[in-house]
Amino acid sequence: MSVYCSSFLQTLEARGFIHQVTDAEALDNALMSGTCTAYIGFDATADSLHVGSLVQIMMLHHLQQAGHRPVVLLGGGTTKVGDPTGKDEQRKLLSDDDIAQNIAGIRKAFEPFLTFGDGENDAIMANNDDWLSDLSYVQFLRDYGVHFTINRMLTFDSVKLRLEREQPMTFLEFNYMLMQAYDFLELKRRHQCCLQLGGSDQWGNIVNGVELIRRSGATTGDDTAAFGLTTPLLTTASGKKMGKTEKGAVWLNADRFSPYDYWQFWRNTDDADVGTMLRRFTLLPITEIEKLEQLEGGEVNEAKKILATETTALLHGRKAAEAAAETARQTFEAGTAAGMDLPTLSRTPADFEAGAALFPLFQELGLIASNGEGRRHIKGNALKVNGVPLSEERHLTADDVQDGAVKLSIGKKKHGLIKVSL
RNA sequence: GGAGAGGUGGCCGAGUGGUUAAAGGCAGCAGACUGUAAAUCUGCCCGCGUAUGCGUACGCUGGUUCGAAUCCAGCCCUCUCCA
Repeated sequence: MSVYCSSFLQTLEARGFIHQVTDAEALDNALMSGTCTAYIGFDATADSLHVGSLVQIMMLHHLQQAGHRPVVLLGGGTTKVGDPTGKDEQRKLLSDDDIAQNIAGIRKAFEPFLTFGDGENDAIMANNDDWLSDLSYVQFLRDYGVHFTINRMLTFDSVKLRLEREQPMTFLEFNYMLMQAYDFLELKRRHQCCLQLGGSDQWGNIVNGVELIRRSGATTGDDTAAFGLTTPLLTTASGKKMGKTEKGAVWLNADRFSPYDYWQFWRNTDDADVGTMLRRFTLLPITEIEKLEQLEGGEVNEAKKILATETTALLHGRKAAEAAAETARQTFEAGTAAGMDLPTLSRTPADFEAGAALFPLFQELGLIASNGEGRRHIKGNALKVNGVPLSEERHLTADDVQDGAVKLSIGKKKHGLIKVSL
């Protein structure tokens, strides 16, 4: 089914990563003829990446597996400018300290997926602050500004949408695309990087880089081979943007989003998305994925469990993934409360003698935010003690302790444990 | 600098003196149904709260009024056209 010869593009194609390519044939040839270097840029707007970035990370992983060299470009410099793509308002400007801290957090997310080092196809981490911050304004404009026309810049969606909606766009943001284009050129010079990957919303920015390399090379005589490839926007079958849950974003760092929650996130994938997700976010062989996709009715749940365990294992390790799977099995299927990965509090039997107030415990477990919210949930029949819905606010007593623990739940999916021991 | 339009809750968007914590939609949370799915129906959805209770809120600051998101003044910001 694939028309590609290189194993990298074949893999991407088979797993649904390809949306647009600038010059597929030439890129395919380049990938066939030796080790290529490719990069993806990541914003430093938060101290952890979330699943939205996982497509890109997986792509770098496949790149390295195919024998090429991935470059992770952290946007220390560009984050100071702020990518206007898809934004109606200017982003808050972050301080240098914030950005440095964010970068430190983001780095961690790549370690499970890529091998870093000095070898031929070892991954590299770069920070565009290294070259952007020292640019001289006039020199930059003379060298690179001449390759951009306002006429063309105004046609890019990131700019056009803002103007159409009559929202302000500052000159600072307007320059973002020059920065990103320049990044590509700089990586080309430093690391012979010839391919930029990204989400479909980055198409405009990527094409700008390809063109800058071409135009700049035409005057300097440098090699001008440069390609761009984008992935389809990650949406669920119902068209929603993926990566948000009731708790907000699904973060990759364990300290912001536990392996158990991460497992649950994947476990709750829509039926219709299971195949797509397996292809993109696990390394299972395609033939096996095709088998899993065939499952119907309630059996899809088996595929979802595999999806959850595989994705969690990639990020947090096999052990954590299996622990999460086991916790889920016990809480959901066996109905017991022994799972290790649930949020847990420790109490002594003495705490229950006089009766322990319930809402503070729910709060401490992170299940509710206030007493008022707790009462509203009682009206909605959502709060449970050991799986039994509460009909009214009451205190916990020693009678509630079963097998040394009390299980508190809100809804069917969110649970917490109070362990009772001396 | 001039003329006009505008700034409402996470977002979109009504509201032009009291019955407005502010219609409606989206997003979110919970319940029912199920398969820890989707769709559908129901409830919740500024914070606290048992509450017909308190606090905070319609760009900012003052004013008019018994009472202001709504009227007035000044300021800030955005958009469009003109210079």
